[in-house]
Amino acid sequence: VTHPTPKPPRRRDPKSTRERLVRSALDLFTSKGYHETTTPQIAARAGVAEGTIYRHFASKDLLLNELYRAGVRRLLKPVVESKGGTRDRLEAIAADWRELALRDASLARMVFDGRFTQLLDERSRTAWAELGAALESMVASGKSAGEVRAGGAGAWADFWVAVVRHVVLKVADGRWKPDDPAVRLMLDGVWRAMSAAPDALQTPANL
Amino acid sequence: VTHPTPKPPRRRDPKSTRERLVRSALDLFTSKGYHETTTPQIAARAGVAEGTIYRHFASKDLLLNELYRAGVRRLLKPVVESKGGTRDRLEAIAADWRELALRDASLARMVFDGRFTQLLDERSRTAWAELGAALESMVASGKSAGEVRAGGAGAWADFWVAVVRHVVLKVADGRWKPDDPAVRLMLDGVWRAMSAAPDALQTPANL
Amino acid sequence: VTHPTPKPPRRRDPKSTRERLVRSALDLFTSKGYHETTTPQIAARAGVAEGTIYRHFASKDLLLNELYRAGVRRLLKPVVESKGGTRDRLEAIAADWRELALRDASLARMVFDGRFTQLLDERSRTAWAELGAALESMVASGKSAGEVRAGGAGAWADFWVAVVRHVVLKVADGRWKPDDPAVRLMLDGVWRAMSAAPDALQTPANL
Amino acid sequence: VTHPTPKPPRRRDPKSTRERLVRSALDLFTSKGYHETTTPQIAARAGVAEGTIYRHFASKDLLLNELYRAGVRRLLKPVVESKGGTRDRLEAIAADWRELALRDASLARMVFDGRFTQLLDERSRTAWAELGAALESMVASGKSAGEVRAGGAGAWADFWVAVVRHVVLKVADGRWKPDDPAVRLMLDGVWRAMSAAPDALQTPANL
DNA sequence: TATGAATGAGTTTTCATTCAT
DNA sequence: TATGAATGAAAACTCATTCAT
Repeated sequence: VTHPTPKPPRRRDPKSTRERLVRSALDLFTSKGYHETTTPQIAARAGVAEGTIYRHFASKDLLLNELYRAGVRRLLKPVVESKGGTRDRLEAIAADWRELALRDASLARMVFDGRFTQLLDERSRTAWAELGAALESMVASGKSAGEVRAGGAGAWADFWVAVVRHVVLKVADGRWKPDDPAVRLMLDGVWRAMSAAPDALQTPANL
Repeated sequence: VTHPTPKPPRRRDPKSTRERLVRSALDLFTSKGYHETTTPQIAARAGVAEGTIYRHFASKDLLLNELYRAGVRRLLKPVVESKGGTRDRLEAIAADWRELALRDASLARMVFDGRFTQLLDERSRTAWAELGAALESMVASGKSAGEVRAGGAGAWADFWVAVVRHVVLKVADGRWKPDDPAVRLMLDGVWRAMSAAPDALQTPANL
Repeated sequence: VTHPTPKPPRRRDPKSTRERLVRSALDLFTSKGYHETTTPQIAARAGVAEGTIYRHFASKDLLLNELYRAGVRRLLKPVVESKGGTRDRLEAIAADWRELALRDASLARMVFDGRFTQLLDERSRTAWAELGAALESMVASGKSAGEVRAGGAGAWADFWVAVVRHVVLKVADGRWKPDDPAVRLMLDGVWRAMSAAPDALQTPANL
Repeated sequence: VTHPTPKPPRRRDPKSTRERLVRSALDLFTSKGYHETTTPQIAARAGVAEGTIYRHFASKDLLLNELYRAGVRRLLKPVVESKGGTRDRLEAIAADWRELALRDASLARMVFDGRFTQLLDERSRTAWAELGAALESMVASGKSAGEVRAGGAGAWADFWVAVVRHVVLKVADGRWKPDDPAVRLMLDGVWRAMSAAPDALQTPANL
């Protein structure tokens, strides 16, 4: 265990160092993949030394999980904040998520890509489950209000997420604009499928 | 330098060796992940020596790609063979895929999991694109026949795949039976969304 | 995780590879210390590649423990095999250990140096404890036979080991010959201390 | 580049800081080992920042050596101060060391453990050699006075130290009380071995 | 065709030390 | 004197791939 005289540290705002690492890792993980990204690459892109990663994150694995949970927390925001009828709320959430996918494609991919699922720890899985539960309870109250068709609220929530996930990833990849006709087609399609109204064609209130 | 007597090769049907390697790798890749699976593990589960893998596949990477393309080929079968109206064909394909997910969960996951996308080579990506194109052209002819609602045929095909993918993965994970109410809910939901008919509730002919 | 084409393996008798690693690690650990010895050094001295270590030992730590236990097993031999009165047996053991220290200084140091104690796992500690127990039971029977003075058999065994340890390390370091007068002085000294006989000066039967 | 306001140094008696570092390092080195102890751990236990260590000690290595030499100096005290016949002096020294082992187990271990030998610099080795020389000259004068049996004075000193080392480490580990029967057994044993008197059973004057 | 010991570049992680504040 | 974020060389360990048998 030899320790040569180390180069003196470049001083920097410590908050910024962490943020740079987060951004660097998020971009690399979501573009190249977790295993394809090495810690030297993360450090280089953040403009810090490799060892600096470990002053902020206990391991590469925990770094991934922190990124993931931050993503889930971000997705939860519009779910909690949205108000009104079920369709309005779902539209608001989808709009928020699409905008997120546009502004921060990496964050959107981190949560929706499914490539990371297996690498997640217990806390991260719980965080994702809580997001799912929030959506399910929203759909459940929509059912009570007679807005959503019969069937398990969980299944309808799943259904909605499966489609919106597809939309978000397309937007994050830059292959669809947030207002692409295909986006509208899909969101209207999901609602038509879920809606209790025989004719669900009318535009939602907040569009 | 002394040379230990090398173990003689265990005699086996050579075709069977390859198949065992395929099965072993498929199961391991889809359960643990590509990077989490080592070549010694693949060999051990197949009951062969490590070096034997390289008699049958040029590299671990190419092994993955062969598995993937075999999966895509398998998925293409019911698309090519199905006959009748668009809804009937979609139902037949979904039924076939669900059954596949039940019988060979690994194969279903290999194609749908999305975890492997990044590791695929050109040929594999093309194979997947061809499956998408076949589905799209099917939906396109459905549109010409007035069965499918206005909108891009590609978008409707995407929509359908996004939902069926969800169903197939649930079945492959054993969390849903192929005839689970949630499965019916989702498949009916997709059709209700796509169908040109104002009331798309009638049961498809082949159910 | 990139894997460049590896150099082809040099074929060697596998038994010899392990033995070379054992010898290399034993010599390095006991001369430089465990932490001061790196895995590249062990491999280089054994004339193999670094990764080869890990085909034979799960970790550097386990390698150390295997060396240690092999040493303890070696020490136990004369304890089990020696016959006769207590003094004769102790002399035979000390003679065997001194000869071992001369022929295989590294092995002797591995067990007696005390530098490794803290790095040992449960099994290794048990192995050492068993050696101690064997010596203690030998002294205990010497006490029953009236050969050894009153006092705890464990304490007398400890006493004997403390002194013989010193002798063995001196011999292993090449600072004392096995028949150095200082060696005789110490061994006679221990016996004089332990012996129940008022005058314990007589030479033991087997010298 | 922004600079966060640096925490002002906690005001403390500067002497106390050094002492706290010494105590912290001594305890950690002797309980966990040198390599197993990190500089952040030493600093944390001393209640100071990592960098502060280097205001007081040039390196971790030099810190160890200072601790060691302080220990040797402490051991030398009773050797220098003891008066009377050889046996009385040896008893006094052993008593002092046992008491030290009880009050400051870490210091006792630092000198006797043997785990640190290899990490010592020239000055430290010299310091230890001087302690040995002092003991040897004491035994030599005992020989001249006819109190100690024939044989090299160095060898008898070695013999005595080998046994007392064992006792001191047992006491430091809390496994033996300073007045444990085993302690008495060993110390009487050493003297019986070394003593020129045919019957060395009489209690020493100072007990 | 089958074997499996050997390879070594590459990976993650550690930690004594520095210096702007 | 004290701080503590940053450094980066070096450590242990991994594993896809080769080839003499």
